[in-house]
Amino acid sequence: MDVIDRLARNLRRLRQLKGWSQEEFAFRAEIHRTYISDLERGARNPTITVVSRLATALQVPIGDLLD
Amino acid sequence: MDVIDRLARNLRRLRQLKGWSQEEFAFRAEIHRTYISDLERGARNPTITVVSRLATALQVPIGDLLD
DNA sequence: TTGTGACTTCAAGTCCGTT
DNA sequence: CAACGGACTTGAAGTCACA
Repeated sequence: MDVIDRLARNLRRLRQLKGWSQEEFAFRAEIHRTYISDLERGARNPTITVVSRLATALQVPIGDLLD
Repeated sequence: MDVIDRLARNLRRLRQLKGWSQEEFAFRAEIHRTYISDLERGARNPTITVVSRLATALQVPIGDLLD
């Protein structure tokens, strides 16, 4: 499993753990809702600045999303 | 300090720890020589697939480069 | 509430070189 | 050996309408 799929699974898992919809997550991370959808399906290859915003919104270290 | 600067410092530190030139690092990570130079100077915002290749070459978890 | 195709803008990433 | 510039191609960022 590559890093894009690991990110996808971690995002969905951690978001649901918070009880957030994709829309609420998107708002908190300041990222478009449909982009979150793409990321959770492993359909994008984001830059580290995007991943950093996601990690901040989820309140986890970046490594928790990618390792 | 943002994630790009943290990556820059970690890359240079870990590469030098291995005793590699930028060119040798580039070869091992299958990334262009000039791009490594850019990354170590914090001048680029790489995708996670690139960071993954860098981490693999350095034999460290991705989190060690970004957290 | 989420998935998806389509789209534009701009940066990621490569390759040539010189300092 | 590393910094840096210019020119280039590819692909990410960001958004929308609609299923």
